Amino acid sequence: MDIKTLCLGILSLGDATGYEIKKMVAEGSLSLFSEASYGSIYPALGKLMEQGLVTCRAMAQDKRPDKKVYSLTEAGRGELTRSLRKDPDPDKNRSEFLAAILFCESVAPERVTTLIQDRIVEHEEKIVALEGLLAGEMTPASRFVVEYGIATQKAALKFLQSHQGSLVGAAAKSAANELKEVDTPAAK
Amino acid sequence: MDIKTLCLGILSLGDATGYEIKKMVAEGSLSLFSEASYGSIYPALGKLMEQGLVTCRAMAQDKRPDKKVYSLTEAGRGELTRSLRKDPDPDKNRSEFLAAILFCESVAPERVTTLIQDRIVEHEEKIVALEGLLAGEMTPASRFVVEYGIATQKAALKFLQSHQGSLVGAAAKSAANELKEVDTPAAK
DNA sequence: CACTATATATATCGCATTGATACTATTGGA
DNA sequence: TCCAATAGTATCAATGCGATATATATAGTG
Repeated sequence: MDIKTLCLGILSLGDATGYEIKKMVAEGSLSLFSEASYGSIYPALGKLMEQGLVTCRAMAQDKRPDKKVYSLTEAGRGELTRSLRKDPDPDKNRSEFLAAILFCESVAPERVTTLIQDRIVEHEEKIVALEGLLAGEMTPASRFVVEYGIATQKAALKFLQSHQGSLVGAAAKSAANELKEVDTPAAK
Repeated sequence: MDIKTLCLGILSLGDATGYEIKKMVAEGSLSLFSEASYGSIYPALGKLMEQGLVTCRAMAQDKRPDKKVYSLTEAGRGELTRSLRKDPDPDKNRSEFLAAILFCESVAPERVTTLIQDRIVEHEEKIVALEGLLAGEMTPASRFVVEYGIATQKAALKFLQSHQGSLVGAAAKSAANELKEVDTPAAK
């Protein structure tokens, strides 16, 4: 899904400024599955204006620069519906944490331990934050997405808690083997 | 993590060609947390050569274009270790499925049903594929990553199985409300 | 048998997107 | 008092994606 379609979707939930769109993808339920920078949002809104898929009204503000509030047009709603009719592409997940784990032969064994422990804390904090979201007012769809996020976060947390020992043990063993090889190079 | 660092990491697991690197990020355990196109891999390998972080030997092949097998240098290993010393950035997840769910007011209610049911099948297939990976030979780190993937996939699957009804019910209700409003516009 | 798809392999190009930064102004906390 | 955070719009270099080109071999299918 390109940023233009993402903006159409967000505006289908209510009018918003570029700044607010950025906030929504950085926090809230949208952050669970999307991301966008100012460098893509503002040009996207510009193009959507040209295509007549959104309208914009400038709101003068006291001691602040003008706000540009964007709204979805009927044509925009139609375009969004058309986009969502296509089968969704598979998810794309990027994780520097998992990369560090997979490449752990190139890091110190004790580093792996802290890596996993830090990650456990992050998961715990993320779960608390998501559960906090549930306390506020939400649409059924938004609740569904947040609860989905909580479910996967909890699964990851549980996995790390129950498997952290196994990997650290293996890493230590691997390090021991390497030392052995250095000690007796002929053994290889 | 940029593509250059990703290439260093992959080469730390063993020598590879650009084509093989692409295959690894498209399938296998690496596909769980990374992605890269030819348009980024080949330029990355070129830059790493210039920086002396990898070496390359051309292997002539029978009736095939030459293979360029890349290897990590000691400087490359050092650079990788240095990169992994930094705290990993938080995960980035993109999901057109979750987007479609959140924007479901713009799609037909029965579409939501098929969307979720298709997704359930995808999760089931993904789990089988990952469990198939576990049958082969694996490093402890690779096993850890794949089992992590299985755990989160199963959690997502379970969530969808137990919550699919709730959202469809809400969508139908929402559609009913809209119809009511159309029938009696003054009611709003 | 012809035809199409898939696999092996390198490489480039246009376009979308990121991440950083610039600019301005208010509010709140150390 | 000074710094950080919040509220806004906006641009730009560098990065990376997706599609495509080029070659050849093999395997499956009507």
